[in-house]
Amino acid sequence: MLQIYNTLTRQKEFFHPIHEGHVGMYVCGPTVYGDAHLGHARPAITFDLLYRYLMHLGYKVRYVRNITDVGHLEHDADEGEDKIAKKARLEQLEPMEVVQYYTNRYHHDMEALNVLPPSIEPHASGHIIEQIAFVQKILDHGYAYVSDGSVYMDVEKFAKDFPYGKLSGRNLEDIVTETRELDGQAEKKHSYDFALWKKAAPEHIMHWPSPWSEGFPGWHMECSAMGTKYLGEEFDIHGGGMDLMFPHHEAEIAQSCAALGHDTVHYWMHNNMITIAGKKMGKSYHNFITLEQFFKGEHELLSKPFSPMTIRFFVLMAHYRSTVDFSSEALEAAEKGYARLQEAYTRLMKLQPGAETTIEIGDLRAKCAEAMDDDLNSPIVLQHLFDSARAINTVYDGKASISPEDLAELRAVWKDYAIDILGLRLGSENAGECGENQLSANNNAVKGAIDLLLDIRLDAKRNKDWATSDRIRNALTELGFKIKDTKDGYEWSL
RNA sequence: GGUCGGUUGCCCGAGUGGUUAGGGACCGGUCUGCAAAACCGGGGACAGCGGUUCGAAUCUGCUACCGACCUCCA
Repeated sequence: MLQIYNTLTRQKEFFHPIHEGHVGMYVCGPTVYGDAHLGHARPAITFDLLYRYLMHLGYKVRYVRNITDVGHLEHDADEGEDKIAKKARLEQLEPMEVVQYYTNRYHHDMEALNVLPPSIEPHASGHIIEQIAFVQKILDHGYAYVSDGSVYMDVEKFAKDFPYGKLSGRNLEDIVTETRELDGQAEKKHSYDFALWKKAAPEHIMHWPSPWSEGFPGWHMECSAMGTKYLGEEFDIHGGGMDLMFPHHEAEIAQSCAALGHDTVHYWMHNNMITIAGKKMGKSYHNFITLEQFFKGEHELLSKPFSPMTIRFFVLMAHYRSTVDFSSEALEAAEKGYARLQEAYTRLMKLQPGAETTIEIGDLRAKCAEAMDDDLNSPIVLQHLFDSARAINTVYDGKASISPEDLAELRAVWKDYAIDILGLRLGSENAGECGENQLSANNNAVKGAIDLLLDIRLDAKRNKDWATSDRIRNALTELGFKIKDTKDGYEWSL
């Protein structure tokens, strides 16, 4: 029985969907004004894991992950200019050109990380009408006010009728004393009121007509409008990074509740941050490393390139609610660990069954399920897979045997948990690295040539011609091949 | 300053009040022409000081240090 940690209650809860057999989940996606960095990979992979596991459990899941392409004001630069607009102006492009460019690149990175596309990926810019309607509802219910063409949430009024701050554990008094001075404060009744609709300044290039002004929706409106549009007034899961808890998700709760009169989300889930030297990796800290830089090894902190699967494995090595500290050293360790798993899988596929099972294999499936049920404990699933890898290697070495039934089950569990749920590309057809069975068809010539060389080496070895044998191995090793001798043959990978 | 969270062995990173987490690195052994891989074995840990308990890394109090949020942020 799946348990997930609900930020609202600060404890693990059994997951009960609203509609039997169906799950609706909404996850805050990227603001497409820059390349995705390691921090973006965290929620993408975390909620991909959840999505995959829910489907494995037999749920029909509607997974909505938005693309933020309007809103999100810059607080410092010139009177709240839109990030997308700013980028567009700097790069002399149409705003939607910027959006399309970075959206494409985001998709490309996500595919590399084997993150499944969501069921619906709505753009904020494509839902202006829904957002205006949502703002109107809040106005109609009296929880917002118009001021100089902008619409603000009347937080004080809302807080009298509904609990405000329950997600982030704040109360209004705290917020009063904490809120700093920002632009546009003069138009607001209180500093903690937030914009639902903002009148566009003349230099602002992205704006739409509305009953109140030519402008654009407030920072948090898109998630309320699009979430409820596609998942209903109440839905199961809302996810995102911990840094969005306040004010973004808190504001979203208030907006939705003000418009609809009741809460929307049953389970709030938040992934923790990726840190670098103990500090959060983020745009504001100027310490982020883009995913492309990881894949290409183009960053001073990276000792070498790291494959997308290494990144995915690295993220899954830690529980999603813990911070993960990035270091090149940690990634190299992850890379080796992943290679070990990959090797074990390749061997599992080659294994020949014996008459009976003479090795302890335990109930791998049950253990993995138990770990996943416990708030998506991927590190424990990996632990069990590593234990299983040891058993596989023992059989592969001929030191134990496994029955046909146990072998079939073991293969099925690896398929289910390693490949389908953890989303690791272990199979030969799509592995991140090339092995002897993993080169594509048009590389058959290369494969043949390597095999030929190694056949020659095998002959040399049989003739105890160690000079030739070592020369071939050393030369191939130099070129990046890994050569492993087996009992009466060889294995190689690139 | 407020709110919340963290502090585990050389590194990364799980964890239940009493039983080996796991991975990487390292050391020793087996196998091998030598390597590599694999397998076996090994050392080492729970920030500090109190409290509860038969027993605490795990519960509780305090201290120290670190971080997140409080402003756009995954």
